Amino acid sequence: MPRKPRVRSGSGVTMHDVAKAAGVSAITVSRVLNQPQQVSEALREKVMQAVDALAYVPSRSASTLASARSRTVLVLIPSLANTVFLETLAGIETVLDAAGYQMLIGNSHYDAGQELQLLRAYLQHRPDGVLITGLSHAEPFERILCQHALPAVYMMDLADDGRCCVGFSQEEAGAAITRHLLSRGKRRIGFLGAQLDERVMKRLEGYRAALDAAGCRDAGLEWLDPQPSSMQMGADMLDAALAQRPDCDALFCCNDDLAIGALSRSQQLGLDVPERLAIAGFNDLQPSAWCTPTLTTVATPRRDIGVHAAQALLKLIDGEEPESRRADLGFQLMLRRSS
Amino acid sequence: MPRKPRVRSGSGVTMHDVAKAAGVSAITVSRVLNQPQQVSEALREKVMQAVDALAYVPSRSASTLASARSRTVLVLIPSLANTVFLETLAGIETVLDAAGYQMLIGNSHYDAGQELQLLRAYLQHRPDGVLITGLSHAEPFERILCQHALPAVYMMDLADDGRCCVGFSQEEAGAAITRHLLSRGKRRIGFLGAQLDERVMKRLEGYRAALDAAGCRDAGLEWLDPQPSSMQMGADMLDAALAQRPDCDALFCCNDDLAIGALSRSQQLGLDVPERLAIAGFNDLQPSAWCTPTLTTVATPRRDIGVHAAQALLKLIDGEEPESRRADLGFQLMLRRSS
DNA sequence: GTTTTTCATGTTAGCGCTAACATTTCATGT
DNA sequence: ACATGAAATGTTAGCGCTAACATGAAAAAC
Repeated sequence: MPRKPRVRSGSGVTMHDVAKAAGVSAITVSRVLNQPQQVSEALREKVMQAVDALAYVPSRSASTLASARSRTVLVLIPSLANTVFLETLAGIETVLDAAGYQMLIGNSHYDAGQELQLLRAYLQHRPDGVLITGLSHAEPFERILCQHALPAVYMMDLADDGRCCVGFSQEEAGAAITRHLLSRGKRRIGFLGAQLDERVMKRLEGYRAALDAAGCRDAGLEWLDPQPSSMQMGADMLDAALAQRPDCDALFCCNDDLAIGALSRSQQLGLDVPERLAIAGFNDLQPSAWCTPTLTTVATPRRDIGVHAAQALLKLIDGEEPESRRADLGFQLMLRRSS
Repeated sequence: MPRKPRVRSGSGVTMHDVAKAAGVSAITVSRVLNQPQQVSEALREKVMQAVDALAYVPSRSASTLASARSRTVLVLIPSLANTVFLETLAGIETVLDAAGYQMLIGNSHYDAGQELQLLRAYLQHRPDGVLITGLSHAEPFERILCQHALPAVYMMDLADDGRCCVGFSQEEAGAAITRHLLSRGKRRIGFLGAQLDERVMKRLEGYRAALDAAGCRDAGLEWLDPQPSSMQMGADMLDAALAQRPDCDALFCCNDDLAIGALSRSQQLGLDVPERLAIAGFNDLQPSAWCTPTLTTVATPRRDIGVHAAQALLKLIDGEEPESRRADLGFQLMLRRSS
């Protein structure tokens, strides 16, 4: 008794069906689809006709299994709710798309443990490379990358240990915007921080360094909350800050959400911005140019970071060296009414 | 001469290696990982130890190929830059994650042709099902789904043709917010529309229906632009609208970006909102509760749509019937200062 | 005209896993 | 004691594709 045939995936048309229809061998079909220049014009055409006629869709799983290349890249980001990472994704997408790669998006929710689990889970897909947000990760993270010989590019910040990275100095950016507030004559400059991820902490370091240099650092002017940031939280933090330190004359908020919340609240309170209180944000999101008063902030090249990081990763995957293993894309102060 | 061995993917540890280390057959390892209740406690433990010791990561490709199930779902959305779809994704993610499914995200950039290409490209991964934004698609789209016997759930809107869908009536929502403006005594209510996707056009239909019912529809009060919407565009469209029709006394903007831009511009112009001009948006994004004056808008249950749609899809994949093939999750008017 | 090289195509085997069937083990009923 | 069936484990084959090698035909070199 013959055994029951297995179910087939997809519409059931395989490369062999195409080959039979075109009167060639399977490998020829494979070559027409993957290295067309290796096949003569005549056969190429015949095969393509058969592909169209049968509506053949090749199976990525079979291809990955046979070739040990998945043409897939894993992208690890901390949040899908933050425009910053979405614009980075958009940049990555354009490059990968053009190269025939697909991206797997792993959202770690700002949690190093979850990030590690994501990496493990997505390794099942045998990605050819990984794009990673941030430099510091849970313990066995780097070791796993190493074991699997996975090319990796780190995004958003700059590493000093030889890891391939594309970004800008979060610390320098934090220092720069703080110096701007100093240049406006402010001396009791506060810091509002939420989420408290790696990048926020570095901006905080930059803020501290700038104030130390100016001799007016005051630890009592830092307000930090590990919760995710939101406009509501910015408003609440402003209330708390003014209650504790009514002498505060400027605020550097670790991102624009917080800053817009604080700005909005100070408008409600009738505070004179920027005279009584200057406010600066970080990232230059769309609403920052539109709120009243318009928000001073730091524009970050997140889309370009995505593009450059993806390009560098593709080079690494192909065994080449990227143009630079440490690409500093800089940042730009956007000086507006709120300061 | 023996032929050169092939390269291996990943770290090179296979299920057979684990099986040998644990002193069992490969299929037992497979069962420990996939149907653990079928294996005795003792063996299960021995196998798990071997898995950990060797840091074994199963290959999804091999599994997909052998079982004709990819445990993967394709999600088609029109944009990654729009919070609305991201929150939908977040809802989908929670459900799929819990069920051990992974999602492939396809971004069509609001282009039906690109959407079709995405579907074709992602079919290579043999997804077990598809979550689709919107009801109308390029020609062979539905046929392809059919050919591949792909379970599909449509999101954001309600179909009348038996397709499984989760959403709310865009048309009814557009009508409801328009009736609200009418109830505020407005009679020359304009419509600002951008992007002009399917959902915007249905909101427009609802707006027209409500005005027809009240006997004050005026085709000269509709301003439509196929470009992607932005705050800038909202501001520009407000200028154009007031220049053409200074008698306009209310505006329904097809989304909050446009509305905030228009609101901001009318503040700059010193217009009295809502007395001289009432403004309403759509979606209830975060800034809408924070701009001045706060924005009247329609809150949409996008996260829940994601959750429900994913749940329904999982049922369809398992060959069961979802609770409802047409889940109406409703919407909510958020009445604020701008009206 | 013969050898060498190049190019186009084919044959074979195997990537790592799981469905289907086969076998063994052991508890249960009679 | 033995049949009966359920539970646990194993054997075999094959999912659909491509790397490696093999072959044949045409072009280039001598």
